[in-house]
Amino acid sequence: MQPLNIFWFRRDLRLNDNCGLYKALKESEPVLAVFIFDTNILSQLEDKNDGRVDFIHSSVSQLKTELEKRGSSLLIEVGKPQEVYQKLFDEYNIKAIYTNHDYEPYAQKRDDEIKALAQNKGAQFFTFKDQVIFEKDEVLKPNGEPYTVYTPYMKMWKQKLTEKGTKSFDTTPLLNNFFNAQPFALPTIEDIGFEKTGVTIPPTNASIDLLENYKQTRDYPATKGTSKLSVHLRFGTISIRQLVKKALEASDTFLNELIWREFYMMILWHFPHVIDGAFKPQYNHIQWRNNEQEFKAWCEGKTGIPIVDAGMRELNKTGYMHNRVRMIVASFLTKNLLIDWRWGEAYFAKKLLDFELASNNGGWQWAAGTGCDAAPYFRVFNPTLQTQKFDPEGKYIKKWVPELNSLEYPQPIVDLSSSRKRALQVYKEALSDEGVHA
DNA sequence: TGAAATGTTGGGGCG
DNA sequence: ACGCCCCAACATTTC
Repeated sequence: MQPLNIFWFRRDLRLNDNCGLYKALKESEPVLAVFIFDTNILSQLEDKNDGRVDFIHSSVSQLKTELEKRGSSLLIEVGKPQEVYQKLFDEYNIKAIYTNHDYEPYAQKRDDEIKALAQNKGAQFFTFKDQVIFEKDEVLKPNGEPYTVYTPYMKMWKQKLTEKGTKSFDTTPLLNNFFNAQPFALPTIEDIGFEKTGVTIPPTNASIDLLENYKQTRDYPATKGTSKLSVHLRFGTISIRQLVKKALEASDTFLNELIWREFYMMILWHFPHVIDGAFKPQYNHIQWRNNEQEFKAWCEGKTGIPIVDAGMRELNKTGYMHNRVRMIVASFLTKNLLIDWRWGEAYFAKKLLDFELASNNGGWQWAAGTGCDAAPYFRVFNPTLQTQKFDPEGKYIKKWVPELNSLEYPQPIVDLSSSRKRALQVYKEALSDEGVHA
């Protein structure tokens, strides 16, 4: 049987500028490209109408077409990676598996298992840095400890990038050393237990052009000011190196957003307790009210606070929410409603197309004031003032809450002023008595 | 990447 | 002309 190497696509659904793929193609063995719909992950998704699965499915289908133009194909499997590889080792003469680093706890465990399996079969398992510029241990304080404050991290990150230069970001031509194969079957989205959602994905080129004015326009949810590139970054349909090159030319503010992403990935790695608790443990004593009905109203965009409802409806309808509005709805949930930030985090995890564990967790802890380098707890957003500042003509609100001026629109579920005072009180108590009443 | 409460200043109305 | 008061505008402090 002809020896070959596998390249395993996961969060890097592109041929161009894909580090692990390029490494694999340089070897003498031909490369068989593989994608697995991982049922360990898919079975966790309650809603079978999930835009992310749809997005992955169409990206994978596109990859397959591109590979078929090159006389190869993409082998698409559905199942648990462990079992899939067990089968592939029986079917093919696999010398090595190439893939890109994946950092989240589940991914680490999965890759450890596959590596062990490969070694068991006398094959090798190689992984490469691809989805970030600097990994968890590449930007550290001079004493070798991880940063816990963004600004000094960001400065060091930029310094490291200057030292490194961006020459290494230039892409080389894709070698055509793919395994010669007839087209493999493409499972339909129904085959993997999901539905078509009609998800719309913003084109990357138009988004990149917006970066010129990013700083001026990004805070105004009614204008096309944000990049909407997050979903492409999430699934690797765009390369971080290309994006950083663009950011260096076009917008330092946007570059800072990319650095926030790596900051939170670094935090998650070094401080895994943030996954289910506050970064600062004293904030684990907050007496959340956790009113189920108020939570439901928040989820559905029926709080009676127009900017909050607009944001939640945008999320529910499109799988996306403008970043300024994410901060507003998060402040409202955690402070005005005193609902546990983890509830909001979990809801975003279900709904956001661009959901990324580290950034979502970091963002929620920032808003709740529980995180590293978070907003201080007494910083409570006033939705009315935020609307005056960032949606003064009410365009964004009208788009998502058309019944605003009719009788159908509900009264606010809380009074903004008194709920703000209540939040200050509850947070203060949690921090002063360390939760002795808990 | 906040907002409210409190403090300070200075112009103008007015006796 | 002068002092007093009011209050808007701005600054600082507090949460």
